[in-house]
Parts: sequence; structure tokens; C-alpha cells
Amino acid sequence: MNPSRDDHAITLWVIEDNDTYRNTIAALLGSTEGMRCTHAFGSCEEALKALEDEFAPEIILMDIGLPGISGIEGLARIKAISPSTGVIMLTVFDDEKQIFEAICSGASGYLLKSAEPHVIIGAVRQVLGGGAPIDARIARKVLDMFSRLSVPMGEYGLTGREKEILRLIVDGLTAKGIAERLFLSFHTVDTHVKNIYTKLQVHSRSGAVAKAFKERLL
Amino acid sequence: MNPSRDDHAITLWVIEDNDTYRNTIAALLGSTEGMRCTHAFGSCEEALKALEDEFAPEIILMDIGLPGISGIEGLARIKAISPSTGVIMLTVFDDEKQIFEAICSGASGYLLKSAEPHVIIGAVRQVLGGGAPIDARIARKVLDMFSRLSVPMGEYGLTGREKEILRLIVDGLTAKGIAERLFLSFHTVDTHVKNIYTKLQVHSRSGAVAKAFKERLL
DNA sequence: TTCAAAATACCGGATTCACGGGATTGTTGA
DNA sequence: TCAACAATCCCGTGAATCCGGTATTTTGAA
Repeated sequence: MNPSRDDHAITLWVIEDNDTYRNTIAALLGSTEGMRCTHAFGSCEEALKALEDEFAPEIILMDIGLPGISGIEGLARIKAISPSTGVIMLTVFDDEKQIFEAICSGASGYLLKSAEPHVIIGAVRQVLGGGAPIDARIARKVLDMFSRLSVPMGEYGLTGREKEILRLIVDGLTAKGIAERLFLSFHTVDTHVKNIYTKLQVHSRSGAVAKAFKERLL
Repeated sequence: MNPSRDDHAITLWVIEDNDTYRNTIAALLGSTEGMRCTHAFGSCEEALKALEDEFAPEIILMDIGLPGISGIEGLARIKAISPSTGVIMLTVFDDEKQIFEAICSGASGYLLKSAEPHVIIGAVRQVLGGGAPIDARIARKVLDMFSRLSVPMGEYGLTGREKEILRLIVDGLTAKGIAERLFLSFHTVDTHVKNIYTKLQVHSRSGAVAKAFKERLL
């Protein structure tokens, strides 16, 4: 495989409202061996329109802060039309909310606009190779968000049997149903449930279920 | 500030059971201007022991697959003793579970052992600068995990009032309590709850609560 | 304006829950 | 050996629930 042959060149689009930056980056990509920047749009609307009657590119470099349809919204729409297209988001800020939304919308990479040319070029190659290039400063935020999500599983001293029954309650089973499932008498289940309530300090099934989810007891 | 001055040099430890790789990386770090690799351990146990009566280093490079105390477990213990120490995990594999656990335990970076020397050096600097260097292939996994977490909020056509009541149910309120809170009659709440059940296709409060959590209906 | 959907209110019966009590087996660690 | 705990079983009462209805008012969209 010779990446310099045009029919094997990576096709790229750029979506960026700032003329100067757009032209700079388009020129950079276009002058790189094995890459062809076939379009450079100033807005998501134009790119989405182009997607209607053209083949989608392999990679799109997109500004996250666009006028009109935002980068986030645009990303979601692009991925809806062409899921296989890798989208690398470019940003000047590192706003957590935006990062989170972009990730959820299926961004394949996340770079700062201040990134060196070789970093951007490398990022494109990494996306093609199944990687997700993320600027270290942004990655820090992602990691922070992640570890914040994982609440340290609360410990209430539930016994094995109690956890088992709690799981079945979460699955929506009634006391009788649980009894049948576990070959127990209804009374036994009832007692376990009572003990679960005491340990979790709740007074209803729904309370126990809510607590189980909130504190990752399953 | 001159990073080549020893008292401003970055202090580093290496924890890696493979003698060859440990020595290679220790030598690499030691020969880099502005860095001092003060220890190279073959196991977490040794490093943890050293932490008891020595100042913690600024950065630790640690293999994730260690004999005895694993890298994950070691990471957690190290962060417990010295939270300000940045720990960069090194791995040969990209096992999702390990990545997830390492992130939750507070890893500051995640590299493949096959990384080029300059990448490792750069990673150390990035951690010092508040970044979190992550190999693109691993970042891909992180992003996948993340977007998998955010289940596309299920839509069951719940009306505003129904969502409001669902929230109160999740908070553990009883029908009577909800009625008081919303200045409604008990019967009205009951009807809404019935409709919620129908729409969510559940048959109990606990079922509705579980579904609400699983499908992020709140 | 018209009409459907949403929100509101009510009834009755069968079922389930919450929670108080008491009791019997094992296992396990002190 | 003995206390502690887990797991099992039983009972009864009052409250809350689920579910099948019916029916009125409000509201938003056609």
C-alpha cells in the first residue's frame, strides 16, 4: 500500500468558521502526503448539505464553537448520517460540559486549536488506526469526570442473601416472586427485606431501589 | 526557572517487574535533562515501603501488570498516601476493565509500553503541566466506555406531570406524600402513577424506579 | 373554533407492603 | 464452648398498592 497514491489518500473535510484558521488547516492537510482535503466549510449547515449528495469523508476536523448549528449538534447529525466518519473536534477551551457532550455524541478525537501541525496530522492517522487522539489537558478533564462518576460503592453490610434479594427487588419482582425464585417461603423473603430496609435506612421498596442505584450496590 | 538545575529536577520513580524494561526506562529518565529517577522498584510492595520514610516523587511510572500487589491496587494505595503524586500507568494490553479501574483509582496517564522514549518523556512533562497523556488506542476505549455509560435517554412519552411524579416516587415519597406535595388529591396521583406504569411497562413502584435509573428518565 | 390530549378527581376490590413480634437452625470466631 | 450472626420460617394488622373502571376541567394544537 502506497499512501501517496491518490486513490488511497485519506479524504478529509474541515468545518471551521474562522477563515484564516480554516484555510491554514486545509492547506496543511492538503499538502500532506496521503491526505486530500476535499472540502473546507465555514458552517455545519454547508457540510450537512454536502453530505446529502456526496460521499462522506473518512475524517472531519470540526470546530466545536460554530455559529448556527453548534459543533456538538453538528457532530451528532454527521454521525447519524455517516457513522463511520471519524470526527476530530477542535476547540480553544476545555469546557467540561462540551467535552462530555462531544464524547457522548461520538467524537473520535479532541484537540486544542493551538496544536502543532504534526500533532493534527498524527491525530488524523491515529483515528484511522482506531485510536482517539485527545489532548492531554482535555484528557485530564475526561478522567476527572470519569472518576467522579464512579461513586465509591457504599457499604451497608448487606449479606450475600440480602444483596441477592435486593437485586431481585430491583428487577421488579414481588416478595412472592422472589420466594418462588429462591425456593424460600414468603416470610423469609419478607424478613430479609425488612433487614435490608434497616441497613439501608429506607422504608420502601422504591427507596431501596433508588439507594441501590445511587450507591452502586449491585 | 532552569529545569536542568538539580533542585528543580522532576523526581521520578519506576515500578516495573521486568528487569530489562525497568532499567531501560530508568536510564532513559535519568539521562533526560531536568529529570531524576531516584528509585526503580521491581514491585509495589517495595515502593510502598519506601513511601513510608521518604518523600514521594512527583511522578511514578508503573506497570499495570505486577506480581503481588497489582498495579491497580498499588495505584490506589499510592494515591492514598500521596495524592499529589502523578502516576502514569504502563501496559502492554488495553483491557477495558483494567483501564476503567485505573482511571477510577486516579491514574494521571495511560501509555503502552511500546511507546517511544520521547512520548514517555513528553507524558511526564504533560502530567506535571496538569495534563493526562493517554495513548490514542486506550483513549478510544475510554471514549467508548463513556458513551456507553450515557444511554440515549429512553423516551416513553411521559407528560410533564408524570415525570414530576416519577421523580417524587424515586425520592421515596408515598402516593399520599406526593399528593400533599403537589396539592393534589390522592386519587389523582394514583391515576398518574397508573399511567406511568402503563407507559414504562412496569407493574410496581420499584420497577418504575429501576427503569427510571436504567434509562436516565430524570 | 374545535377537538384531542393532558391533568384532574373519584370508587372498589384484590393484593401487596411495612413492620411489629417470636422462633429455629447452622456457622464461625473469640 | 459460647456468643454472634446469617439464614430460615411463622403470624397479624393496618396501610399502601395495583388495577379495573368513570368523569370533569384545562390546555394546546389543528
